[in-house]
Amino acid sequence: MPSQLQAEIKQGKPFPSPSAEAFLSVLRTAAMLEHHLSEVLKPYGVTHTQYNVLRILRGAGSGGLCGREVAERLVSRVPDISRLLDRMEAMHLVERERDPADRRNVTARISAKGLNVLKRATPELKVVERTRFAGLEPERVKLLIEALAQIRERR
Amino acid sequence: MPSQLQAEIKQGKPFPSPSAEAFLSVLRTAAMLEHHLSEVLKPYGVTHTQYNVLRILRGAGSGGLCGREVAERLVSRVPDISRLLDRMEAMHLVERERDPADRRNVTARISAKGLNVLKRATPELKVVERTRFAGLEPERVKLLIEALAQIRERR
DNA sequence: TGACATTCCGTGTTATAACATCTATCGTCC
DNA sequence: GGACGATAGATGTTATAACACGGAATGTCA
Repeated sequence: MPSQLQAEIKQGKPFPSPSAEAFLSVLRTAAMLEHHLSEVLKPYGVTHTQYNVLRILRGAGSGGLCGREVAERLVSRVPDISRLLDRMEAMHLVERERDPADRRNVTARISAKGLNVLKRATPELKVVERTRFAGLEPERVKLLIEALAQIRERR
Repeated sequence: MPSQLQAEIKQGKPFPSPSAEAFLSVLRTAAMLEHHLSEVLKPYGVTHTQYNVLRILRGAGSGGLCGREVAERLVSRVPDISRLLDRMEAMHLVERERDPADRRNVTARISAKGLNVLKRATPELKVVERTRFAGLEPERVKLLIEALAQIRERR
């Protein structure tokens, strides 16, 4: 029986190895989740990267974080954090201020508008999470998390 | 004990639910794998999307595929298949020809140069796959594939 | 056969990603 | 305190993604 993924991408031949299939499975699943996420966030006018930044800055509290620190905490590496924050500042989602103590740093903080976006979007995103993982037993979710962590460790 | 992912993205608070952690785990793992893939492909002058197209077209054989069919088979949805193939044609990785039977379709086929890229890059990519999944027992890989398939089914 | 919807591509436009390079600021060491 | 390297951002540039729209070819049905 051909695998589900094989059918999804209309691939004629079976995968040469379980690793090859697992590799593509991770990529395809992430692409679907990101797309789903983007759809949900669209009405709020933010991309999933921007949403991620908002969550990071909310977590940082009133102290805020400098650009480098935000970049470190992002799910996927973004080399161009300056302009990402530029855009978010132009949208009034964040506020920035040059750190008086170390003038190389620019501290970013989430704005009231940014907090509002998070507040409105979060319940809907929780539904997405719950829906996606509803079919999996808790033990399977735990195994999934562990397996993915192992994959990230290797290089 | 804080989870590994929590430490990776320097998140202060623990995840509110296993689903939330699993969700981000998939996204982060895929981002790392894609980045790794891009690094390996860079010397060959192709992006991972282009590499994906080459594999699809090789799988299609001499009959080739029209743009829509290529798009359907891609791991992640690409709305702009025309220009993706434009670029690959300009790089002489693929050849295109309007289908005489149905002149709406443009059939794309992999070129000798495209085949050559695949031939040279594939062994290195197999090493990446094997390395990443080497720490996982076969049974765990199987469970991972199944879990991801279940996540993709739900919406 | 002629209106009409549908399919598949191409194109215009904007936003973002990716990469390299440049500038300002700071720490260190003599 | 001045040279030096290191760090954080900013900026220029190119390539690509994302979205919307338009046009050609085809199928359908009266």
